[in-house]
Amino acid sequence: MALEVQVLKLFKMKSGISKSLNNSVAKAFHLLDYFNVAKPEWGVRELAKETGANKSTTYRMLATLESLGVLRKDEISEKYSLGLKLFELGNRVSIQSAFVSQTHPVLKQVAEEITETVHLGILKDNEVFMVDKIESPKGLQLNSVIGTSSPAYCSGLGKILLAHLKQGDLKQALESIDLKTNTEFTITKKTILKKELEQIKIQGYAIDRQELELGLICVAVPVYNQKNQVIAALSAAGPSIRFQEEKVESYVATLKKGARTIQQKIGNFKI
Amino acid sequence: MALEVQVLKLFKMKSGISKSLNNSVAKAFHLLDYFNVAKPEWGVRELAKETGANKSTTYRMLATLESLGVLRKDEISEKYSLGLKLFELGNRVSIQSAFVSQTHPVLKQVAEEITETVHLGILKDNEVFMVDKIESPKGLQLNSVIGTSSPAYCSGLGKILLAHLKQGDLKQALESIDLKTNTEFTITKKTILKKELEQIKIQGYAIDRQELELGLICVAVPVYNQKNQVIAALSAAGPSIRFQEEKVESYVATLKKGARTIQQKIGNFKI
DNA sequence: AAACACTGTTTCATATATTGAAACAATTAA
DNA sequence: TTAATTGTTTCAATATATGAAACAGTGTTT
Repeated sequence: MALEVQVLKLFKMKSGISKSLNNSVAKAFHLLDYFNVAKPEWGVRELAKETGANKSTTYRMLATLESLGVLRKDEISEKYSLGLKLFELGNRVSIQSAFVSQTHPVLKQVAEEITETVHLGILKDNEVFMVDKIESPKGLQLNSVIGTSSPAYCSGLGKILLAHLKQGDLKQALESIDLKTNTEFTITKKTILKKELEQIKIQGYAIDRQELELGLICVAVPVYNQKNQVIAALSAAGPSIRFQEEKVESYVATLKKGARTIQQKIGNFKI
Repeated sequence: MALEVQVLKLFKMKSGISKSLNNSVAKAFHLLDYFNVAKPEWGVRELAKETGANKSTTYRMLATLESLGVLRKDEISEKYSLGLKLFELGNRVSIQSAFVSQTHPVLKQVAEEITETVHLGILKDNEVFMVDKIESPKGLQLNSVIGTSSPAYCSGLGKILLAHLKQGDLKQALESIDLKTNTEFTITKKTILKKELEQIKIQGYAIDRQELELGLICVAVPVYNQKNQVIAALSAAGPSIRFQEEKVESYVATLKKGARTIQQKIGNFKI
């Protein structure tokens, strides 16, 4: 029995995978992971060296993937890169459902710990698009609806997402935003909003204190992918009556833990 | 030797594949092809029945792909669908990362100006491969799907791309094409198609007048890179009821403006 | 011109992984 | 209860993947 095989079996045992998984398929996708932005092209021998696999094996795997259109081979350099088949398959993925299926259990966990309503949102056309929601177990329900958008400047989710935009994108977003007054606490001046966003980016979380709706407070943190790009935001929201200033720290900690769990699950996913 | 294996070997021989390809990997990607827009979710037994494979084999393949994140399993229905891993890999393909991410905003701009559905396509194996699409804001949706291929001889995109092939490549392409009748307007004679392609190359744009589908008209222009190689085509498509002959000029102008913007953005990129 | 260093590719005995019928487990419907 | 679904596991039979070595190119250096 080759060493590699022993290691694989050991890995399977340790990770609790008792199922008999298809080795070749796992190897194929493991190989595809080496084709990234940093190094999108590989030759047979260099890839074999990098992965530690035999060059015959690597050659046949690459040839197989090429014949399927999963990889393509540059005719001149004879190097391989990711092919149109993956583009095709990638376009078929329903990201909404694929993403939520990963994040939903995390939201549930966070909601149980915080015992308030938890939201997951992304920025879409400079508004907050609600991707998923777990209702507070305490009963008091919010009127937020999955699949709808709402203004970004007056919610915790929105502010943390705006705060992490690239400078140019933020400038563009601020220009297109109309700061309507929702409550006496709503931020209605762009200079003030700008300063608050800077502060939010530094402190790593955002609080909405009744800026959208009287009596509603929410705390939000960013969700990163494994490239450390902010791709979503996670928040806990509840009635201001229940809200205690000294709890903010613990809310943020729980939310950040959830955000990290999501980060581990989703890889390099980007909306 | 099982029958299935004999058939596979026969297939390999007939298609001129002498190389020893990895069976399991080929089967895995063959399986993934069953997850399409028409049927995005599959259970173990129904997929086994559809593919003609054994249900144990199918089960293990699906479980393997799920453990890799290539598929995801709905917890309630226990059915499988395409997962985030494929989305991630699809986004790493150079056509996505180096091309579509650049061209998408241009398509959006063109679609807003023309207020019809806009497509971006390339030539792949003598067919039109749909790279990107912006739906018409007018609502009437076309059944085109990103990541799929369709015949080149009966679409605006295809005709403009064929027209700009090198003579030798065009000759080869025309030989391999089968001019099937889709509508009463479809070009079915190669001599006529040849003449039309010459005309199209001279005038700089192509029109498909209900050649693929009754009631569907589209106008297409070539997209050049900075080496002045035609690398893609840009089109506007809509119902023939809305189509006015005198608008062609303005459509072509807007499309060409978009094509030039893309040219500036992408440098010497080649598909 | 010969030797070298670097590619990708093929061979073949052998070790390994995949296969499928059957049995099992767990739900749901009649 | 019976019947008809579903997903899952088992194990011997068998097809398949493996890797060292040889081969076949290409371009570079001696």
